[in-house]
Amino acid sequence: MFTIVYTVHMATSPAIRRSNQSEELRSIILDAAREMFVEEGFEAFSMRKLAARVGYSPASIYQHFASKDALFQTLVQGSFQALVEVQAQAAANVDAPGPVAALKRGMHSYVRFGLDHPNEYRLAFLMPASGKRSASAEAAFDSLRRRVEACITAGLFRAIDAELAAQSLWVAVHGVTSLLIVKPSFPWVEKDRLIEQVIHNAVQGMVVPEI
Amino acid sequence: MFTIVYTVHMATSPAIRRSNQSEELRSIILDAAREMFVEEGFEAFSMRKLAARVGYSPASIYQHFASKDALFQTLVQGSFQALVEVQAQAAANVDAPGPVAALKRGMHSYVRFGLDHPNEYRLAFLMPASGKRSASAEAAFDSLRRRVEACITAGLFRAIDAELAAQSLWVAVHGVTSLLIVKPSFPWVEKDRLIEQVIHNAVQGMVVPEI
Amino acid sequence: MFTIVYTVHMATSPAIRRSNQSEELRSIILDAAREMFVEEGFEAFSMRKLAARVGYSPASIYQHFASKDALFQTLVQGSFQALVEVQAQAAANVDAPGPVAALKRGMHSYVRFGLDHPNEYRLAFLMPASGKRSASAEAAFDSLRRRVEACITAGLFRAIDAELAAQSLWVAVHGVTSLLIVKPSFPWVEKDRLIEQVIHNAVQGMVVPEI
Amino acid sequence: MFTIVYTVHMATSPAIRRSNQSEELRSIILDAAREMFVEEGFEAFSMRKLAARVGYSPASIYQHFASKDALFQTLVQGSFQALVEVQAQAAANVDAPGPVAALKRGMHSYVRFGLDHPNEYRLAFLMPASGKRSASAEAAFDSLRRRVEACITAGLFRAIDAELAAQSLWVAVHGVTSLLIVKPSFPWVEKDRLIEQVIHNAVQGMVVPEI
DNA sequence: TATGAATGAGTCTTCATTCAT
DNA sequence: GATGAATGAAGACTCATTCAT
Repeated sequence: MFTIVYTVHMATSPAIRRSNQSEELRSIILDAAREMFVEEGFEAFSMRKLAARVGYSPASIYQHFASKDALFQTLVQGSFQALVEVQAQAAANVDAPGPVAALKRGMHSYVRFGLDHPNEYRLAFLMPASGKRSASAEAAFDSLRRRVEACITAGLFRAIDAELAAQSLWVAVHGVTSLLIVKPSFPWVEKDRLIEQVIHNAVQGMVVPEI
Repeated sequence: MFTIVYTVHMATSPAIRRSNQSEELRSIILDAAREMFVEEGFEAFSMRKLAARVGYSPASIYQHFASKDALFQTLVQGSFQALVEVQAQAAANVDAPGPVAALKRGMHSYVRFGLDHPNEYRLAFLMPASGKRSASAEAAFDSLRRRVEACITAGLFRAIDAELAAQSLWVAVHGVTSLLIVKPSFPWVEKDRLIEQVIHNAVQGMVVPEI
Repeated sequence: MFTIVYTVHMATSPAIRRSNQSEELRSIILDAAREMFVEEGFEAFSMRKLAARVGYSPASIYQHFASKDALFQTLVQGSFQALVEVQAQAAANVDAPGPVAALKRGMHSYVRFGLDHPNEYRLAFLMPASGKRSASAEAAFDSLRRRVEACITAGLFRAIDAELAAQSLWVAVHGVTSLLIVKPSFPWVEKDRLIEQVIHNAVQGMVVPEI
Repeated sequence: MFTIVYTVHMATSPAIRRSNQSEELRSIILDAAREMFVEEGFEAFSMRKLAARVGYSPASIYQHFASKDALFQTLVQGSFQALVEVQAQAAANVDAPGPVAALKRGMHSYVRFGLDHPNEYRLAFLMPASGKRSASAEAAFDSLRRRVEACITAGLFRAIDAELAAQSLWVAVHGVTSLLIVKPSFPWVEKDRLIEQVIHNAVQGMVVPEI
């Protein structure tokens, strides 16, 4: 068992703040925007409502974000970042018996993150805006790739193309996560069993057959 | 090798048409709407633009579809229907060496459909409106389940829960399909290899280990 | 005690019908329109909904009524006509002890008609369209005037201007009727007492003081 | 003789205005809206036309009134308020020989207000939206009731139910006012005579008969 | 006689955004 | 740094009406 700590404000620059106040409003805006998505969904979002929610004027938002799109991008980056963090934490957790188990645990944490933060996951992986290439998006995938490489190095995975392997695993976890999010009313079997099965299948396809 | 014939207007009533002039406009509207999604995405869609595109007044659209939502639903239903058709055709194709091969072929046709009609797939499986339960949505999944059952019956799959197996396969094909659609600019490995790998892994996880 | 019979289709020409069918639809339309007002009020009325209600196409309405306004006028005329009828019936009722009692009874029937058919009364006396002069509107007032004249002739009313007297009575009954209709949620005293009082006051103001 | 001063913007909060620029537009909008009703009637009113009239964009209207309905309510309240004011002023005028004369004068001022501001009166007493109970609506009636009570206290009116008496007077003045407004083209006798007669009758019905 | 098809004009309303203060 | 005021553009949708058939 392990706990995922999801820290929200990754996106704010790590540099020393000159003006705390200004950065603070920026944070408040981002928080509120994220909450609006989480609570009311994408369609209900608007700059006006956001402004009303944070108690500032619409014009004030524009002093911190050039446009709705820019705010949006920041939000998406934040979601990727959060996903990266989650996976990093899962990796740091060292009580796993080996690289394959570590990989699986990372995959589980990925799915759990998505199910726990469906609107963030939507933001990051299901919406048009998420289509643009971004460093963070690929960072979210990198951790997976590194673990796959570890498995190959350890001789536990077949020495196929590491990239192919990693992508096929990513695609699998994304499959469960997104479908469970988008079709909540489908008569799914017990979710944990489904997730376990999917991850198991995806990983098992890569392991060196024991002779 | 087989060809996928994607017939668009399944949804129109089978009754004899008195005036196909009217049905024609209906078709034109649906086609145009579909194209608008394809070309400009969901956000850019509006009844007004749609009307302009088909060269009719906005009011004319409303003679064929009671509301934006209704038009939308018709479109989504059509997409599911199309997917069901595609799978039915893949099944009808009988030159497969056995149930597992048939299953795999069905899965390939699913992915291909999605990649060939990305916006229809989006409509059906990635958008909020697609979250509602619908007969057609589940029909699209049924063909997959039936094939899985065939494999179990034939003793080729482990006798685990057929529903679990089918869902885990669905989730896998959805994973590739959707991620390839949503992240077209990601540096994917060669797509066919990835697809093949994902399907292979998912299916292999179910087969009875050969002794 | 007496019963008010409110006959609806006064407006259709009394001439022999050449085509029953055509006149029939005209009647159906008028009935439906009247009902729409009665049930849903003025704001909710539209030619389209009317057409839907009678089961014909909107265009069909226009073969019987040149425009919404024309239909409207016909409706208003009908309401006046109905009011005239009601008063005629009250007059025909001969068990009254004299012209003043007959007058009062007519006034009561006027108020009752309004309260029983609030939307018709609205149509006739409260809406902009009702402002235009019309023979029927004045006919509705004529019966009142004739009774007042009867009272003067009988020496029961002061020999003031009959027109002034009649108008002041009309204005009184209209006052109760319309205010009760328009302000249904006002904390009125018991309605019958109020009506009785108003009519009593208005009439009493005209009678020759007994010495 | 006395003059009725009709002050329009009673409804604006008595708090000190920081920027009267904003309040000014609000006033301009209300004035224009009132005029639109006056000149073109209720049916012709629209937020768009209103915006065009005041020379601002439709969106600007919405910065001052949340909706058409809200604007409407404000207008109606204003009309009631104005009526209350008018009656208060008539009361303040002290050259009347007694409570009955004061009452009559109040009634005259009521009628005059209606005839001088027909569309405001319409707004307040003839339109569907005016049907809702409202404090102001009842305040407009209260002054009448107080005067009636004064007459009863002074032993000049029969000691009947004061509420009934007041309502029957209200109903009478409303009757003249509204019918003169709604049927301007009816061949009325000289208006002042009619008004005088109606008020006289209504009041006379209440007075203690002199022995 | 009845209507299917079509529309121009209009409805209320919300939006992202700007800019002078 | 914050905002009140303002807006152009667009949103979905409804309406009364016409006209060829």
